[in-house]
Amino acid sequence: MPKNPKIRVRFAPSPTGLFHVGSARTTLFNYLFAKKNQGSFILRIEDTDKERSKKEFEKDIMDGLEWLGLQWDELYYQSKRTKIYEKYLGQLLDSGKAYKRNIIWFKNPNKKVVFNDLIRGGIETDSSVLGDFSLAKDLKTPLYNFAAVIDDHEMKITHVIRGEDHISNTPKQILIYEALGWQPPQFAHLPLILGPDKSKLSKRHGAVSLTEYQEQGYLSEAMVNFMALLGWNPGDDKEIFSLEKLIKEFSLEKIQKGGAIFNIEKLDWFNKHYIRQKSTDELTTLCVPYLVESGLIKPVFSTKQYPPAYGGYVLEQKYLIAKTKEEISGEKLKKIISLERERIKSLSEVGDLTEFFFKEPKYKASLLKWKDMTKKEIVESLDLSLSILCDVKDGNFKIEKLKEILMKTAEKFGDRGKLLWPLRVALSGRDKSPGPFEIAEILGKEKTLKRIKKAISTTS
RNA sequence: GGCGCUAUCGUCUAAUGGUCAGGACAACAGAUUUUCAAUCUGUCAAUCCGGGUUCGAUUCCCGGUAGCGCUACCA
Repeated sequence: MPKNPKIRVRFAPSPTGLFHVGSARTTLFNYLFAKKNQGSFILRIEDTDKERSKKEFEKDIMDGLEWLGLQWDELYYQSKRTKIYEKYLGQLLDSGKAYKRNIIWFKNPNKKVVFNDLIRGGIETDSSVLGDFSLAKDLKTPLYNFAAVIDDHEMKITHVIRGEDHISNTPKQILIYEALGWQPPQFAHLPLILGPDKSKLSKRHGAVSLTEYQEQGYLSEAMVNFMALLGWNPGDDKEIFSLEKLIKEFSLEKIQKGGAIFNIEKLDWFNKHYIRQKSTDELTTLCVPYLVESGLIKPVFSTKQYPPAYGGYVLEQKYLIAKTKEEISGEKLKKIISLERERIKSLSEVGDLTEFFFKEPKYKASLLKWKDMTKKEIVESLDLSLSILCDVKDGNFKIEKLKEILMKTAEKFGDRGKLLWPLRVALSGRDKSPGPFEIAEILGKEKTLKRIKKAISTTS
């Protein structure tokens, strides 16, 4: 054994389901540990269960890793390594350390097995309580505990970092290492991610696959940051960590022993934080698919012809407002997104939040009422807004200008809400929204006036 | 049941043989705002229980208790 063997860790999922956030966090910790120590991070697909393993799940796992930014250095499939397992199975059988009785069993030497867990310290088990255990269904069909040992050894894995639910497999695996005359790797068992009832996070608690969180509009940065702090901390009060910073600060010693409840509110907080960090361009690009999905806008493709010297044809993409079929410019989309940026918890909310920019809102007439205004006062207020805005030239329909002139009038009411609330509701149809000036600019003069008139007619 | 692991605010956690047991999220209140959001200020809130060791334990030891995990010809 070299004195300082290069650190090698692995993430070994079985592709029998969507990529679970618990697995994702295990992967993250493996990756961080590897990168922190200039080691290798190996992805090993444990697809020995032919019935349950599916290519689609394998793809889901790989897509998830890519999304999180956890690039693997080497990739293996257990299904392609049967010859290797067969060889060692033969060896164990020949030496009498395994035997067949329908399937291949490991002959338990019944002894005390002790190992030093890097997170928990010494763990001792009396292996006689385990009995003989299964290694393989036959020479060509290895089972988990056996295949994992062979691969970890063959792949020169130095540290096995996995979930706490594997603690009870460890003594079995150590016995196999010993039977083969091999040195076991170091083990580190991570605390589990728990649901609100403190049991292992599972489907009955809600979304558990990484893909679901991605679809709901959680940012990869938020997910990474959140998962890292679930069971690990840097030892000080810092909470915001990019993947790079995590690599720098990570250490196994700072990992918690007890399980951690998956706290969606904290995730939301991280997500809000990272959403606010995004440039308007990036955020708009991220949000557009959600607007399309909500049926608010529609992408259209057209080919534009250029002289051959300029490349001939170019595919152009534009967006139409679904309801009116008007084209909406990228600039306008960006304005809408940046207006809602502070309000978005996850990207999937963007459709609901911005709906009124793309179609006339429906709302109860009573919503137009500010405090104890009478119908007459509401109509007067809206009439006033209407006449002020009528006089604004198209070119002046900008936030600053609108704010300047409307505020002047609003002040005269003493209570600004008497002018601004009915106006804002007329434009947005909502009790909560950005301000009327911002909305008016994006809507433009024509639509703004139309909505005010409609509000007046529904009130009177 | 057996074996194993774990135990600090509601949640994620910090700390140490001596601290007013710290921070963050959430909650609540106030300021600000036409509303919401954001922002700022503040409030509430924890060492599972019982023994020991010690001048002193949340921390070390023992015993309970509770929770969780595993207990497959799944991984």
